[in-house]
Amino acid sequence: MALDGTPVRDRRHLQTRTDIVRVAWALAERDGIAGLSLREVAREVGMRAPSLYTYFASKAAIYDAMFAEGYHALEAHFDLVAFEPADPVASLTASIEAFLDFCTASVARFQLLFTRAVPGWQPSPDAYAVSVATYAAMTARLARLGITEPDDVDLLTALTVGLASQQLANDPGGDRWRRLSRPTAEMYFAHTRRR
Amino acid sequence: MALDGTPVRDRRHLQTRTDIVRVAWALAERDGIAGLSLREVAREVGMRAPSLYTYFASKAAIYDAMFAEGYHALEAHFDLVAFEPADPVASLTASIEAFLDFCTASVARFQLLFTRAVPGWQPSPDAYAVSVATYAAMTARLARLGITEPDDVDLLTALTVGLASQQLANDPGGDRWRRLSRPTAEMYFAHTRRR
DNA sequence: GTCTATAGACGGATAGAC
DNA sequence: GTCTATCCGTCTATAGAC
Repeated sequence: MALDGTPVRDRRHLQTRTDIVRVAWALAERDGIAGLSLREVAREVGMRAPSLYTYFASKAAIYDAMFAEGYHALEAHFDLVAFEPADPVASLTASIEAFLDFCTASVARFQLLFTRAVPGWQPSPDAYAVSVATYAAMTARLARLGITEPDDVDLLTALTVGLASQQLANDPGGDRWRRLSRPTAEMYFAHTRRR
Repeated sequence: MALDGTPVRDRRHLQTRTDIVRVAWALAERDGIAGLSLREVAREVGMRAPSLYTYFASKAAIYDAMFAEGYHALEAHFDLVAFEPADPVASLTASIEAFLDFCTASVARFQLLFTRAVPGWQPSPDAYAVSVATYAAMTARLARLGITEPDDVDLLTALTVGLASQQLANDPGGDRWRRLSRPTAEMYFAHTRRR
């Protein structure tokens, strides 16, 4: 037993799972999220394809692990954003910029988390629950800015996903849409205060 | 020769090309745009896979034809929108709704035209030119509403693509984001008149 | 213009030896 | 836990007969 009470065997098992997911992200980035190949993942990890099934029950289970990890990373990314209810437009601008940075950092992750780019796959209930929790954390933050209308929240998710989608599809590596973060925040905030 | 001066042979050739593209859309809708299989296209058309190469030089050429057709369809779809410069918010609302209807009518088409869902493929220069022409027609319409700032146009494309993306990914078949068309148009139009 | 045959890959997943 | 061997497919594309 290790100091934290975790048997060495289990820690190694978890470490290998982590390695597999890390390699999967790298290959998905290169070949597209839908083009992920278990044979290649195994080769990069240093094993043969059948051995992956010791760690994951199926390819879908690997996608589930990536999906959950992606949403955990998004929540952690948002936690770093300077958030001051006293200056909602600045807070929104920073949040939008943070979201765009998160998306442009990995096209594959954007596709997996926010689009239906993998034919035949959808997150398992457990993986989906992670995305719901992240969404809840986000709405809690927005509530601190006085944004509580569900329609307003939906509009903001559309705005941010749209900026990210256009940035990735039409100006990868550039900032043609990213630099619209502040005007977008101003437009959106004014809208939420319309009544 | 037919009445229009087109040799019968060429007309049949063009008709077969059209049939192939039509079948390709149907299969892409079922299997995802990236999951398109030439074998299945050929089977549905009533021929063997190698015979497709009489009509298209490659799979990429089929994607090009679909891409160009998709943008032509989008332009035709916009031409039907009631557009009255005297009522810009109504015109914008109708345009956004028309765009969302166009996107929800075919997930595969949305993916091909507005995302990078096909690993390794990008439109040929000829196909891309069609999308540029459609974009030009759209900006000309917006100019009639007094919307001329490039940044404002980029913001509108992000808004509409974002609404469509969220609608397709999180509420397929519903109207959770589509019904935000009017508030979105109001928000956006107010923004363009901010100075 | 269509076919068969085939090249030359690739895919996810399982059985069973060690 | 890892392997080899294999199942049973999949794919785009080409060669050459008819």
